[in-house]
Amino acid sequence: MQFNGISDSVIKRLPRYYRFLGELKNEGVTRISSRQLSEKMGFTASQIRQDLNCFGGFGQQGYGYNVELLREEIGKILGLDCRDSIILIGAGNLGRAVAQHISFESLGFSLIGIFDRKEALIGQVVRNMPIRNISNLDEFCRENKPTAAVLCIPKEQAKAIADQLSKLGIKGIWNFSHYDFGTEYPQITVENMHFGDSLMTLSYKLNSEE
Amino acid sequence: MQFNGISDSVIKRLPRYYRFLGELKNEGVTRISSRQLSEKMGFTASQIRQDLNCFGGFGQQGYGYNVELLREEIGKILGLDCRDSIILIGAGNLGRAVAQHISFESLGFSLIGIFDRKEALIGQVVRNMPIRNISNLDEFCRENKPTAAVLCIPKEQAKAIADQLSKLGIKGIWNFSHYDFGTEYPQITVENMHFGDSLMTLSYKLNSEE
DNA sequence: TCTATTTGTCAATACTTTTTTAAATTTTCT
DNA sequence: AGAAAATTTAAAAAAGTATTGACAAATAGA
Repeated sequence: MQFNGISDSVIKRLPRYYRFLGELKNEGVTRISSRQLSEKMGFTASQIRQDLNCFGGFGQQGYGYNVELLREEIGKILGLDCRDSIILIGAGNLGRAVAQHISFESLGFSLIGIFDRKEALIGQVVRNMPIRNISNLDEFCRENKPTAAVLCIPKEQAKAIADQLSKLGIKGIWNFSHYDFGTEYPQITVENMHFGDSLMTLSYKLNSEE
Repeated sequence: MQFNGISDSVIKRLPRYYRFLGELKNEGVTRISSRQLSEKMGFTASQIRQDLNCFGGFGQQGYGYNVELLREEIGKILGLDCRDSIILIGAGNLGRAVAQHISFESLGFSLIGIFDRKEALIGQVVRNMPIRNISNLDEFCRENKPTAAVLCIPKEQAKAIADQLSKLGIKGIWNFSHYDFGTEYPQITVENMHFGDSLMTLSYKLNSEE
């Protein structure tokens, strides 16, 4: 699969580079060669150089890469310097944990609204924000034009909400629901967080060893 | 990457097959051909047949696949009929949400213990279980021999806990921490749930379109 | 029995990663 | 300062994987 001429495999590795470079920076490392990085990360040096060169030449011959500079560049590539506004739908256990746990601001987003349909939750404050009634979603979106939405709702409700979000011009969905998006919304980018799939994968590997 | 002769990409698709077949079963569908399934799932029919044939011939020529039977077979392949015992470490927002939200029992596991080091949390009941003091981890594990552990702790603590778990014979880690496991524990299978990486990927795709 | 369907399987194609080169540039050593 | 060592960029080739296509053989259903 490709996105914008860059293969999906490369894109999936970028956040990892970003994290490692962050750690190196914290450790006070200022420069690193692709070989040193490869030893740390378990990729080949060649792959690292090739990955980075998809986006430009950030290194210097004979020197290597400047840790801080490279980190910033990858941050820019990932769009972390933007602040796409995002809303969260579904303020159950998982939704609230996501709201409180994720540092949206350092990941390129700004969380601007939380919605649920349960009366008991509406008005509760999470992350300095009141949980809003889902019935106000249309109005809120027309006013605030969020770019993306986090979906923490049961799969039965996902289709209806996704239809609504699509009409409201949402561009991206971070999908924690068990709903499987097909190609129904070609203008929406969906990034799945399927807990179940991940745990099943672990189950497979634990039970099929040797 | 391969595991047991089966490529990682195939393994990652199995849970998705399992989910789709579950839905079909609920809808009362009893048989399905690879082509019909391919239209539903957005894979090619050829890929579906090839994936399944890694594990055996579950279909019948001229008929297709029996939905319920195939689902059961994939369940067995994924080890969902086992009940590997698992413990959860870190009962903060995220840890508690995972404990409450995940249906471990239908995913091949049985959650048998929750641990934290914060005094304020110890003793609180989550999912009919008291949160235990992390200082009792060794004793608990020697008695109950859990197969796997969910890690919901800050990355600063991850290394120490992983060392401890490794010595206690843990075989699998479901890693929600930001810690990056390398090859330090060859006998432990790590399955990562890196929220940040996923959200950065979404950010990239939203900001690099057209 | 005959035809349409559909799997299982192998071959072909596409994609990804690694290796190899060569040239350019910087750092380090003498 | 000059030579030797490191290290990147860039491009191409090779090796390794994954996906798709094609078709014989099997089966269902009329």
